[in-house]
Amino acid sequence: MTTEDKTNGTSDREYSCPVEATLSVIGGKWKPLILWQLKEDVLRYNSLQQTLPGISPRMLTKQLREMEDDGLVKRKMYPQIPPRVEYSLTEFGKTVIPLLEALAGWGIRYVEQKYNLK
Amino acid sequence: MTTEDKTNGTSDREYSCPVEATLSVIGGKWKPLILWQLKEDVLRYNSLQQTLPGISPRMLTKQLREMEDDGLVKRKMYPQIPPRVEYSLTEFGKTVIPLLEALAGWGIRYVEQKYNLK
DNA sequence: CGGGATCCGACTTGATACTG
DNA sequence: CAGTATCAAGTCGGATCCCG
Repeated sequence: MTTEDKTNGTSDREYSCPVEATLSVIGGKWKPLILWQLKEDVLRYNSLQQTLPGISPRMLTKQLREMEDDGLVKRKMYPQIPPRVEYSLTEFGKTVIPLLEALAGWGIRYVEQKYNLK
Repeated sequence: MTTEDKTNGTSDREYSCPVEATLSVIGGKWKPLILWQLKEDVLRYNSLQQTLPGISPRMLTKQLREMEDDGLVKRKMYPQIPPRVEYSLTEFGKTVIPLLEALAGWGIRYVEQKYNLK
C-alpha cells in the first residue's frame, strides 16, 4: 500500500445525498453479484471467484475489502497451511438484499419497456 | 457531435444482471439528483442547472439526454427566441422515485451505523 | 490457497469558451 | 436561453506476475 489505488474508497467521504452513499457501497461493478452469492451461503475466496465469471483476483479482493470496511461483509480466516478464508454477509449486510431485489425488479421492467415499446 | 462521447450509452447493451441495468440508468453521478428535482416539478434547463450545485452544462446535457433515451425524462422544447426547454419525468420515469427513496433510506442507515458503531 | 504489487488503457467527469 | 466543442484530469476496472 504505497500510492494506493482505492477505487470506491468510501472512507471519510461526505455525501450530499444519501443515494450517493448507497451507490458508492453497492455500485462497484461486481458488488451486487458478490452480495448475491453471499446471500445465503458462506463462501471461500476461490469459490467466489469461480461463481463470478471472469473476475480477476485483484478486483475480487478489492471489492471484498471495501465491503468489509463498509460493514457488509465479514471475513473469517483460519490460520492454517494452506490458508482458508470464508466470506459471509454481516447482519447489516443482509439488509441490502431487499434493496438489490428492488433494483433487479425495476431493471426487469426497464428492459421490457425498452425492447417492447420502442 | 463528431467523434462522440457517450458515457453510459445504455443503448444496445446486454445485462447479465438486471441490477446492472438499473444502475446503468440511475447510476450517473448527477442522475439521482436530477430525477429528484424533477420529482414533482417541470423544470427548464437553467433552473435545473441552478438547483444542482456545480454541475457543468456539458454534464447536465449529457445525463439528461441519456435519461431521455432511456425513457425516464421528457424534453419539451418551445421554438421561440430565446428558446425555452422544459424537462419533466415520464410516467415510466416516475417509477424510479420509490427506488430512489429506498436507496436514500438505506443510505441514511448506512451512514448512521458507520459513524456510530465504528 | 488467498491474496499483494504494478502497470496500463478505457471510460467518466470537469473546466471553459463559444454559439444559434 | 440552451446548449456544443475542446481539452484536460480523474476514476475504475483489467492483466499479469509474484509471494507466504
